[in-house]
Amino acid sequence: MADEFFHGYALNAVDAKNRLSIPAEFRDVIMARSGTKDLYIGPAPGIDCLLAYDKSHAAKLQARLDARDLDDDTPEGAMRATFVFGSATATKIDDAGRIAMTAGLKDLGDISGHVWFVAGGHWFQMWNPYRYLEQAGIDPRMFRILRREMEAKGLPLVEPGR
Amino acid sequence: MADEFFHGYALNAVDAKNRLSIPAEFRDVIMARSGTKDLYIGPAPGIDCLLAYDKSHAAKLQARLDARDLDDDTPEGAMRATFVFGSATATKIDDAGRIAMTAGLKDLGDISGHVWFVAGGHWFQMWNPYRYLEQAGIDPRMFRILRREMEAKGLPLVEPGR
DNA sequence: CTTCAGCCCATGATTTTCCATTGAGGCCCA
DNA sequence: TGGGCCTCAATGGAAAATCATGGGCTGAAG
Repeated sequence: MADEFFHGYALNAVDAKNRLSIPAEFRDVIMARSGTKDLYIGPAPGIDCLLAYDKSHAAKLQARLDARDLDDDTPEGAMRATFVFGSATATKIDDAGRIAMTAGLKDLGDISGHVWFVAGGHWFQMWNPYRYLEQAGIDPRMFRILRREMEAKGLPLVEPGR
Repeated sequence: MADEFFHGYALNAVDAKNRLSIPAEFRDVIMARSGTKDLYIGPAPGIDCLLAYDKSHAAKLQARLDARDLDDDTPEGAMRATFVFGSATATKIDDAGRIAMTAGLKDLGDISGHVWFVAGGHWFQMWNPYRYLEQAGIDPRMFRILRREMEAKGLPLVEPGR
């Protein structure tokens, strides 16, 4: 049976046409959780990476906003709604298991070349691998895993041109 | 991607005949939510932009006002009703996906040239991009994205003649 | 007349779709 | 236990579809 939570990690490449394969394991979870191939991607509040979630999680976010009802009417409520929905991009996973990385998404996640996927249960993160390696407070074992993946794909361990 | 929530953003141009393309993604959501091509556009309470919503959300706004009128028929309530409905314009998306930006709408939203669309779940905002850049409290990452979009369309980053 | 909204068609650029290739890993069987 | 299939995920490339936008034509309204 398909899993209800995102688990694990992966390192995939963005191609010349800005397409990116979502890890097969994650795709299965997305289908199991939401019944759709829709994937929403936005900034992760306070963290230097992208946050990705399926439709069921998106609905939960909207429900949370709706619970405060009339809040839409106030500038603060509207601001909160546009932060959640305006900065997130709706994407659809195609038949080959890929999404289109728009210029805005690449910019938002400081992404170019490769994406490091890290699961977080109800959602997962998408990192520029070099940003991830600079991050403090992550279990060193994860760094080691990522480094091994990078080597396997021929990625330099030190970011070029920085 | 027939989604029930508005997601994302876009920067489109108003042409010489005052026509404006509604982003295709938003058009799909409008159809999915309301089954019509009707779009209602009015002032956003307390924010320097236009608020746009489909028929299903318009009905919800009306219901909300109705509920208020029953127990609270204050001058402020009436003011609010005329503000929300009196100054809102009903538009219809044409076969090319465009609406007509009347002089009244352009005036209300301080719009000329280009429109910055920002989604908010049940509705979306339409901004003069320069007004958006002046706005406080917005995630700086959104500013960066807008600036990139403006550059991509050859818009000067500083408003001409101001 | 002349201005403007509503249509229809044109077009260049981008995006999506479809099909092909590659390569890693699992599995079976000798 | 090792070698040869088989499957499937990730990736590459070309073709087809879509999008935003421009322009012309035609009535209706002023």
